[in-house]
Amino acid sequence: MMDSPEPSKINRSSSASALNASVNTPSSESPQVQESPFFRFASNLSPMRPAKACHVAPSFLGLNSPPLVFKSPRVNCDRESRYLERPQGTHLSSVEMSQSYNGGNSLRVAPGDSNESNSQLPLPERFATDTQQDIGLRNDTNTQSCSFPTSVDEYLADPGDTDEMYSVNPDVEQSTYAVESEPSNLTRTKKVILKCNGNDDPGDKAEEPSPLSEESNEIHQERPVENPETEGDKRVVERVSQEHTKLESNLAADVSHNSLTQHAGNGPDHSDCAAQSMSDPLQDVKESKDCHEMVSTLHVRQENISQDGSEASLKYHGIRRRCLKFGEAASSALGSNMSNMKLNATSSQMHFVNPFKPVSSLYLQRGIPETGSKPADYFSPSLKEPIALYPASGHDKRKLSPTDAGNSEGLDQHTPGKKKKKTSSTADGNGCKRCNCKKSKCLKLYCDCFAAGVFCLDPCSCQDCFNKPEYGEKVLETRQQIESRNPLAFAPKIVKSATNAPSNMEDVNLTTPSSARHTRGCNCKRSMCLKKYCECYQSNVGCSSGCRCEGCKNVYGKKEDYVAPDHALSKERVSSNVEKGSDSTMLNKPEMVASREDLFQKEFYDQHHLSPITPSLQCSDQGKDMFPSHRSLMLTDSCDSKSYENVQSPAPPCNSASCILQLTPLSNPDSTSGAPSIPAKPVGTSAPSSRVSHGCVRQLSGGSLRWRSSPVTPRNTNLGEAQHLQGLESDSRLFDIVEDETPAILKESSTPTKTVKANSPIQKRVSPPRVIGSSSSGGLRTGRKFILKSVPSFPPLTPCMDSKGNGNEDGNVDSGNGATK
DNA sequence: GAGTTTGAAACT
DNA sequence: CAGTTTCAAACTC
Repeated sequence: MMDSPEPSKINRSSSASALNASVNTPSSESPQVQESPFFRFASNLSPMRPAKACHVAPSFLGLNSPPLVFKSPRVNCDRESRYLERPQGTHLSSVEMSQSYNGGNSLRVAPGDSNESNSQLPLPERFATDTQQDIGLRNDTNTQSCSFPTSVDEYLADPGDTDEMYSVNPDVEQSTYAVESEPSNLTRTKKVILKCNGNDDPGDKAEEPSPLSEESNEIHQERPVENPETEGDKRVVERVSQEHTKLESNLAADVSHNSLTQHAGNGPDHSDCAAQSMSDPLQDVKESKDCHEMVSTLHVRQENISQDGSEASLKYHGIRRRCLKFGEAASSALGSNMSNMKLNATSSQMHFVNPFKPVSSLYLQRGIPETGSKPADYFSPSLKEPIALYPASGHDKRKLSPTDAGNSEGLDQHTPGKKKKKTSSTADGNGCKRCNCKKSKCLKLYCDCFAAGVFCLDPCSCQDCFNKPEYGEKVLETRQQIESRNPLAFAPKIVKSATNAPSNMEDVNLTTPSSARHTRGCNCKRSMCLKKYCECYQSNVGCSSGCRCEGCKNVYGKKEDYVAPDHALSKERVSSNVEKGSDSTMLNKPEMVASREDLFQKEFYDQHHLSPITPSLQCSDQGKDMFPSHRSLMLTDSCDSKSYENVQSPAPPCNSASCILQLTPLSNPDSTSGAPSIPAKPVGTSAPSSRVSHGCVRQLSGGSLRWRSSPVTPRNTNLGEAQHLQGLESDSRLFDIVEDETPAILKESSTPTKTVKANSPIQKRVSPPRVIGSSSSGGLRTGRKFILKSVPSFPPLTPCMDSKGNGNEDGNVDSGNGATK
């Protein structure tokens, strides 16, 4: 039927019909409405029947878009994003196939549809018919499931939606098929709408099938026209296409038909369908079943529904999706500016990740279902802030390591080794990392998950794992213990240093910022820093003076070649730093007196700090909050404001996350350095000076600055700043973390800085971690001291992806932390 | 996939 | 702080 009709006409009709539908709403179908002059007029305008048009309309996302806004933008967004993300090729083909069946409809579908096709994919899988299409689709299914919901809201809100989506699809199909029964279409759309709106009513579930069946019926009907033989395959295809269309259509339809939704009545739909489709009931039934199954399996919707639409299930799904997305995002992000890009592209994701969300959410993101308070408890609520989406923990080293991140994508490339194998093992395709702990119970830093501040998930192969929500208390306790030993234990290990990039760096196409350095440095004896055994190498950063490696041949920068950034900035400082002995370079030494430059810088940073920010910080309260994710160091400003540095964790993928982190104000570099400095040794752990030093080093990476700035204030330019900025710019890495030279600030602070100082800047201890705000502030305030609070590490938000993060490589910026040892 | 190597983390 | 042990990833075969 559809063949002949010019697409254009159809479109028109569709649009027109849509309008009608919206206007008429439920009643539109009613005879009265039809009779209305307007209706007639509209009908006359296009040869197409309104009903059809309606259906068609959905197919066109663009057209529908407006309505979508009203309806459930989320869905659209998600899907769209999804579409974008996913490989569509196969699907498209399938879709097209289906379309072809449909006739002229195919034309419409095509472009935008690819997306749809993707969404649909799952269904086909479920159907699991043997058709090739199915196969092709399957590949995507995983991704889909993961990608699905972009936002938590969606999950929550739409648990049913997904189903609806499917259910809706029928409408779409109809649209394609639509020619015949208008009413049916409307009803269907109504159903869809209902579902969407309706939340999860169990009843809906029951209903859902019907729509599908109906759709299927319709499809069948049409199919018959073509080839009975191929019908099976076609069905699959159609379903897919339908789903795609449905999704789109749903949105549009929903909007337009919301009124109709009331009608929701299943009966009508079925009746309509029946009427419309002459197809055999049997087929319908089967299809409906299939549809249901598919939905349930893929989307879990059913589960949700079954559970009364419990959010949990949804969330869970959402999580999965997130992981995938993150991975995707990460991958995508890797290259470029991720932050922005991703944000935009994956806005949906961003939603999920909302930095401000409680930690629990973070976990969720990671894929962990919220267990409730535990996770939240575990990670202090304060986290809200920007925890990095990334996995920040420096520990991630391996996982997080850029390479890994890379796994997620391109980054790996950088790593010569490549070895993705592992990465693959460690990270699922999505980029989510997973551990394989056997004896540590995932409560030690050996465990990447734990180190990253995230709970272990299914993908993990760990044994006797206690890093689960159920054991939240234990996890926290353990974390605290570890932090007590080393406040920076969960801090990012890689920090960007503004200055020097190793000469080598250039040679290597590194994604990582040249300036980035491992806060503690490596201790390689045999790997020559050319294998992932080396944390520096793994993070795609050059070795620095802080490293104790032997025979360093790190392609990203040899230890020997390393020039401490600080030095560059101010040598005075360096001298001061020297104190520590550790070569660590300046960074560490908070103590040092700050040179004027430093001071300037400090101010500069301060300004940054001023920027709003940081939500996260607060967390610290106890000092030990665990916020795994990013290990940013918190510094408290005398003033109150806490600033922290962020360290980004490598988590790359989540650029967004990184962004978030940065949002937090940095404490001034100083602070950062301060952090280390802060750490007054007392607390202190003994961190090797050298290591510390690295951390301390400031590095202001431009990147970090940026981040900061972004969130907040623009700021100033001080001389020092300028310098820093330059450095930063050079780096231009999103990830970069700024480091500061704490010293300056600390120094500045007339007061106490010293008190604050820590030995190794990096490391540890902020002395009193604690109270960050308050306490520190008090004493500190006077001077602007920055104390490192505890450096809570933030959980990587992004759970998964991050880890590897590509971004990381770049991203690895950690703020200084480092300090663990 | 099993076994080895490696270096960080943890422990003494 | 140094040395040793433990651990899990990285790597090799």
